[in-house]
Amino acid sequence: MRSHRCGELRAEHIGQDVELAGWAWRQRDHGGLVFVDLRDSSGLAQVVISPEVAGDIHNHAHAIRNEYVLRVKGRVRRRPEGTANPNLPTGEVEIEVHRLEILNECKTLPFLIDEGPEPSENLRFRHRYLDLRRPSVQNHLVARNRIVSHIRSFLDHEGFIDVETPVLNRSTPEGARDYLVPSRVNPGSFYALPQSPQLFKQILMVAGFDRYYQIVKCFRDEDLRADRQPEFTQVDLEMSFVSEEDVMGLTEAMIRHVFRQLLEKEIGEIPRLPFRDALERFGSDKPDLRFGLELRDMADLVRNSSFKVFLDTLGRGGRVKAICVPGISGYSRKDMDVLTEEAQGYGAKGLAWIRVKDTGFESPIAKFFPEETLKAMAARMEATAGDTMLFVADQPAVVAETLSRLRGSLARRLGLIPEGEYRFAWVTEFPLLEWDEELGRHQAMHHPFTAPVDEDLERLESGRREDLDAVRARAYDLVLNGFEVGGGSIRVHRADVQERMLGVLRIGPEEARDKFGFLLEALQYGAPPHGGLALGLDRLVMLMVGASSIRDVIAFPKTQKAVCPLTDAPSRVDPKQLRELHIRLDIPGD
RNA sequence: GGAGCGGUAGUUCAGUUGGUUAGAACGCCGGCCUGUCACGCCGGAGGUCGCGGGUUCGACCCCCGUCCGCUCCGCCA
Repeated sequence: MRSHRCGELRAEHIGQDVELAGWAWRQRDHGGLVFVDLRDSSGLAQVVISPEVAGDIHNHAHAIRNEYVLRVKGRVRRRPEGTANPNLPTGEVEIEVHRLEILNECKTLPFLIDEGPEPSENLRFRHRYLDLRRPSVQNHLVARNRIVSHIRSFLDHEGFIDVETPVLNRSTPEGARDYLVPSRVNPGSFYALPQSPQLFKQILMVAGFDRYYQIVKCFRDEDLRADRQPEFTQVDLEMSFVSEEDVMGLTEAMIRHVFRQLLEKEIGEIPRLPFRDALERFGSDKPDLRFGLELRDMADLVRNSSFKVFLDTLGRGGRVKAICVPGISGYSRKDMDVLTEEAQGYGAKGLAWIRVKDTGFESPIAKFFPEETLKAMAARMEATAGDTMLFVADQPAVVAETLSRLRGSLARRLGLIPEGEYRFAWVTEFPLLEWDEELGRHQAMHHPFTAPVDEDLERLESGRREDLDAVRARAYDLVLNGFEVGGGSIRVHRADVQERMLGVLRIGPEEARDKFGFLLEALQYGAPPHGGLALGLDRLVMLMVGASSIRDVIAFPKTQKAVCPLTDAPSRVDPKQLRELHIRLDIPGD
């Protein structure tokens, strides 16, 4: 149908007869001359239809509308002196049309396929086939493909084997809510879609595959966010006879490879940040390291004051921490009130502040502190004239949450975040377990198959709550610009430790045997030490292309209500289908 | 489940203390135009102001409810 692609035509093609096909991106109809920018996936080419060359074609040319599908035959020629378009790769040439064929017409568009202001996401996704015609959107998927292909070639080269695992699985306890699929041939029984291929990849290690990977869809029936939707893609990998260092080292090499290939960026050594430090310094286990504004503990200095709010908080086991924000000492009292409201929105009871000026300190609470304490505070925060120190006093979790979010929102507002920068970190030494107030027991922070640090094994045995709280996991998260883009661990490879772990989670021997007896059994047949990691591909791609939502890098995304606007999934089904599955609906108010 | 913001022409948005006929830009339709490239010029059509109820002489505007979208909390081993 075509001899060339629109975007590839250059001066070297001048004089050649070519055939092109594509969409009418824009028409400039002068009554006499008609210009059409013809677009295909490679780019744009200007075709010119003039009455002298072909009178009858010229009449048809007036009928061309936006997004008509055209095929043209003609000769490439240099554009006349002074009419070249330096903004187009094909701008030196144009095609003098000898034959024009309208392959298909196009209804009036629901929105402009342009790079101007975007229509609502809902409309874009309902007509995703039009939205995806925009080069900028298409480029996201092109980039995604490149990233995947670099990851594959890297892992293939490293000796990893891609093995497919089942999509119809057993439902397992713990973790996110499962998507369930009823089994017709087993009435009353359900499959669960995988939250990740976790158990299968461990089984593959027992089977001796040594190095496994898969780029695979995972499903979690939880509420959506800008960086979360119910089906998402993981780069899942697992290795045998490895330590944390091996998995992190390999992942780093892979990340380095992908960034070099796609963005021509060098990712240096990725720093390690123990969980505890991350929480202390940034108030978050996925800190954005592109800017400072670190949290500092002020408890010892605050004790030397008469400020009751702080003292009481410390007395109740709370904490007093602060961040130092540069250049906002000019904020008015009203501005500070707005900031305080923001902090309260994050859970804090209030926000205390001290302005640092050439002339001294300004603050409603300054009077409670001796001058040398104020100076010591400023020194600890490395605050200089023009800065403002923001204090939060509360229970530890509230202090961390509030200051972490304040830190992020102020950095964004003040333009402290450098564009185009990628700051990775490994967050390590996570707690193995987390106390769940509601359930009255511990939960696995990562998942129940994560190995404890060897030295902490005794504490796991003890079973006392404080001991269990202190057990560290051999787990690691990969964090990029404030997003968790990956996580993994060294797994339990001994059946006795695994059983102990399940015991701590109050999963009795019977339930354990029922829910994942197959894994416990497999671990008894010479399971090698092993570990691995999963990368969130959608998030990684989102960050690499500079998108602000994973929906921008997913071809057919779902809305916040987990609906696909294109197909209107999910939908009601025919009662016959339900009868076959022995399912009766019981919907309140239906 | 909760909080915030939004829903007005095909699209992106504006809309006066509640007051006659709800506007702009782009798009669309018609006409003119032989060097444009966001072509230009002239003319035109196009509105259930998300939906339902209430207050009022009168509602895009105020109140209540509801639906949808986005962001966040909860949730996300």
